[in-house]
Amino acid sequence: MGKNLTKRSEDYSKWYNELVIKADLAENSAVRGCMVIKPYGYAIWEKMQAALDKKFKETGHENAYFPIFIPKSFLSKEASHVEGFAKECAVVTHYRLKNAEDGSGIIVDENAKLEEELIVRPTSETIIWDTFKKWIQSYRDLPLLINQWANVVRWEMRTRLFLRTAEFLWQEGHTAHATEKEAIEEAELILKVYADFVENHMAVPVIQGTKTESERFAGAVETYCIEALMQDGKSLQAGTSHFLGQNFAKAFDVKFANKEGKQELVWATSWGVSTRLMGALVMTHSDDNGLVLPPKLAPIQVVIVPIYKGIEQLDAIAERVDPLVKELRSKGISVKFDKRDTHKPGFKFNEYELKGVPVRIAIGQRDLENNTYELARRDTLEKETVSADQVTTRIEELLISIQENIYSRALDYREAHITEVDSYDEFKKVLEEKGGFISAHWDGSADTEERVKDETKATIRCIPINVEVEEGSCMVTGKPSPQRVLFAKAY
RNA sequence: CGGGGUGUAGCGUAGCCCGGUUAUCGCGCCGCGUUUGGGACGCGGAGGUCGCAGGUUCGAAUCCUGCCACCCCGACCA
Repeated sequence: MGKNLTKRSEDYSKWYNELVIKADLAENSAVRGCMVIKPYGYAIWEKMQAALDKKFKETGHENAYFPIFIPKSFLSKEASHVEGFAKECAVVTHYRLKNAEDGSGIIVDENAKLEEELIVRPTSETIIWDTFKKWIQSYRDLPLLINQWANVVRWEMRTRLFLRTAEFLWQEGHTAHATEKEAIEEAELILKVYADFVENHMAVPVIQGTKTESERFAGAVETYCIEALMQDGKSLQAGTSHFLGQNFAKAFDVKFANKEGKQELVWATSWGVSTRLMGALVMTHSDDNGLVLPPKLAPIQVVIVPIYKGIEQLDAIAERVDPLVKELRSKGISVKFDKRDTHKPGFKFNEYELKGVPVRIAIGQRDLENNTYELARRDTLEKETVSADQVTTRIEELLISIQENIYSRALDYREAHITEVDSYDEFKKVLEEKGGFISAHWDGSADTEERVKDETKATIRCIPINVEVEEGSCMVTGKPSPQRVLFAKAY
């Protein structure tokens, strides 16, 4: 492992190697930037899914599944939506292959050309709204609160593991409401759900806010977002929740009969988080020894490494450890007892540190004699020796403590990297020398935003909500500004 | 698509400028033995279209031409 990984974003991939690898599809130059998620990485995603899914259901949402293929014509129904996505879609033109007559291999069967081309979904708004039209007739059918777990494909010009892969896994929620107020409340509710999940499960602090018009989702009236600060001072959009107004209802002609029997257009939201969150997890907590996983999402929460000479000693250790494993598991703690005799303890210590396992138990002759265990916590790398009768309690404490500690560590880092500036010169200086979020006044115009982006590469990450607002004047133009906004360089 | 860079074993690389036995080294892998409280050691072994094609030459990983792929920077990006 190289040193100072935390300061060098280009080396993040070394952490990722425990979780994913880049898909080797080089034969086809077009299919780049796909990733293979390894079992250990996928286990984290499954835990994230489970926690989010529970929250969605608790807030009245239901899961459904819609097709991966979308007729091209669907996509052109919402003008601004297609404007935002059309350029990055994979298109299916044929449905069959055949053997080439000259024996050169498999080729596309020209006779199998599709009447209408299909788009591999970059997001599912269009096909879902086409369906919603059939499901919604009366105010009694509302609200319609649907979520889908799926994969989507976006043919990005440049990809990056986790943060911008060509294919990624996500959940996308799509809801329809009778009133504008209710739809806005839904979008805001989901933002809270996301913030709660990211902060309490992932231990990643986020800033909640709204996007400026230029950063808004294609087709949205308002985009709410959570932004997280990575260790290299760049901001990552961790999740978005959109209030779509009646744009999709209009485009897909989705109306309902209200209590007076009159036809009205429905109000909509959509929202999603993706495997990009795993990137946020890695880039927020990891250190030079490898991953640091929050206990709530770690596939292995406790690993037991035996230190022994000969099979007799291993047997004696196993006899001690087996009841402990059972006890921990009965408390819902995931434990791995690594009995492999092909690797030495030192190798295993490093291996599990690389994997970010929160708590490590080491047990050898010394501990057998003293009736103790050696515990090591991944976040601080501190070791302690505890007696056997206290070990379970201590492990439970450690898991809670690690979860809290890595959150507060990340929060401290972020708070130390939010800088208020009042002049454009100061802004450029802080951006260059310190990075992180810069809180500054902005006149609200897209021109000013664009100018700052062109000159500094920093964008407005969000207009924070739930904060005290302070009036001032734009750092660039001096025009009045209703509140400070957060700028940063972003992924 | 513009600018820069790189392709040598599963991974990471030396060699290329200045052509010359059997292509270097480390990790990993296989076998045997000794080891095991922080990435073990010894001995033995397997593994290569030097990105692809063509050319120059007695001789090419090395020089020339063309092509391909990948990486970085831009353009693009809920």
